[in-house]
Amino acid sequence: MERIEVEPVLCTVDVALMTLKGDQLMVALKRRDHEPYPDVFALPGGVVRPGEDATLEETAERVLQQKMGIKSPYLEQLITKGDAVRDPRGWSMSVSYYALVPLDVIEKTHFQDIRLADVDKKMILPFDHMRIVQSAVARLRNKSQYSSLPCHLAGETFTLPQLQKIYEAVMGVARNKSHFRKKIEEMGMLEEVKGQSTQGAANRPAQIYRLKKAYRENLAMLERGL
Amino acid sequence: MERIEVEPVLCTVDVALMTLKGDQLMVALKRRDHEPYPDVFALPGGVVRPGEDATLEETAERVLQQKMGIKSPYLEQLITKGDAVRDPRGWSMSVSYYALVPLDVIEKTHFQDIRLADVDKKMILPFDHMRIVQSAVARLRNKSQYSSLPCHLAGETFTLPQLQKIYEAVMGVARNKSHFRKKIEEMGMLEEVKGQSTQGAANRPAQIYRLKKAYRENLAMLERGL
DNA sequence: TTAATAGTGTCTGTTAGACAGTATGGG
DNA sequence: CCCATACTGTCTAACAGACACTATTAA
Repeated sequence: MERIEVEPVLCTVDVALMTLKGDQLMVALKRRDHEPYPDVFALPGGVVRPGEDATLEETAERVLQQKMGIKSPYLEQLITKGDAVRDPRGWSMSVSYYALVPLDVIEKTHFQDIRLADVDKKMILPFDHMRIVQSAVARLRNKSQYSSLPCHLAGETFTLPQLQKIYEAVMGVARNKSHFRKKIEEMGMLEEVKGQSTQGAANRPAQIYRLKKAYRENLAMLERGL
Repeated sequence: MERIEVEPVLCTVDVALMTLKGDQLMVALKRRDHEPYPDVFALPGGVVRPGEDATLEETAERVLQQKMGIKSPYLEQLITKGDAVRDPRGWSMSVSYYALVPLDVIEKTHFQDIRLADVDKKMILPFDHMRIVQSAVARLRNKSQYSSLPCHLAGETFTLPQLQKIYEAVMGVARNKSHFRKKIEEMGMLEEVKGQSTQGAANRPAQIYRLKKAYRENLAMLERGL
């Protein structure tokens, strides 16, 4: 450990991990295991470790992994806040990220003290985590209008009706079916999973799709929105 | 000065100050006056001073003021990068901002060693400043499609033909005149400066407008783009 | 066959944009 | 008068979205 002579700035990373439960957007919270705010549910966060993390993104990935045992294919930086009051320990900077995963990724983890909170219901969170959640939701809803972002809330394969329900749940408004399909086609991010179809239901089976490889970690964009 | 025992992270802020010179988008560079890269032209930047800056935004404002003598009404955070290699002094974080001002604000400053560089021409910049410039230009061009952002490149008052030329210069494509005016009207961010008009030219004078107070530091948005 | 949902097509109102026409200044 | 540029209106093509029609499965 090196000693440096600077005014101290605490550098932390916080992650808003979101998922869809039914048609409700949820954010994953973790019970804190140390000061400040021990035992309080909060966004998973941690201090940047220069010796361990090659980049800030790696800090965010390590936080998700160590606090929740989750690896998210999609992780995007939100905003950085820094001031003297947001952390009781003193002047601090928080670089916030958001991530999207299908519900089962969160349900499968064996990590304890994790819970999901409805982003549209009131909750009390420590630090400025409430503002981060609101930013994450706003960013997600906005980008959903013109990108493939909500696909990361679906599983590896899905049908177009399922995908439309996901878009509608995220944005909170119904979309026109044929128009929605034209727009998805226009983005060109999906490939058919040939031969397969949903089965067992008393109706016509749906074609199954998955994201093309090029769009697993990048977004497809529309010139004009949905 | 307090001594702390943490692995050191150097926290810095860099600002991409942009303006229009004719129809060319320029970024303001300042000759560095200390290590590393002394005498090299770079984005104005500085280290966060917890004792002096109440927030990160204040650091950005202080940097613009102290390096260039400029105060910008519009200042927006771009992105934060942190890794072990971008600064030769070690693991560092750079929070980047971009700002927009009319050309005369930069020309009026008496600060030395400032120059404007065409953002579309090749330039060599230290650290990862080239990436920051590219992000700033991309963000500006993108937001120009659906917001009042380019208004901050105009002076306090301007005519609609002038404003259209600014939008076209920023985005690099011509816009339809009557449609452009409908969209500007739709944003509702302008108010007429009554009685005044451009004069002296051998043609019909144009109505002069200015930004409504509510939009001097905030953006007006369009549901659909221009 | 019916019920249920998938997928496609048709039609209509709205919007983007080309272009022309009118307005208003100076010379 | 003419010229130049500001401003407005008209027309067309493209698009968003409502709605209905066809397709395909299980029972």
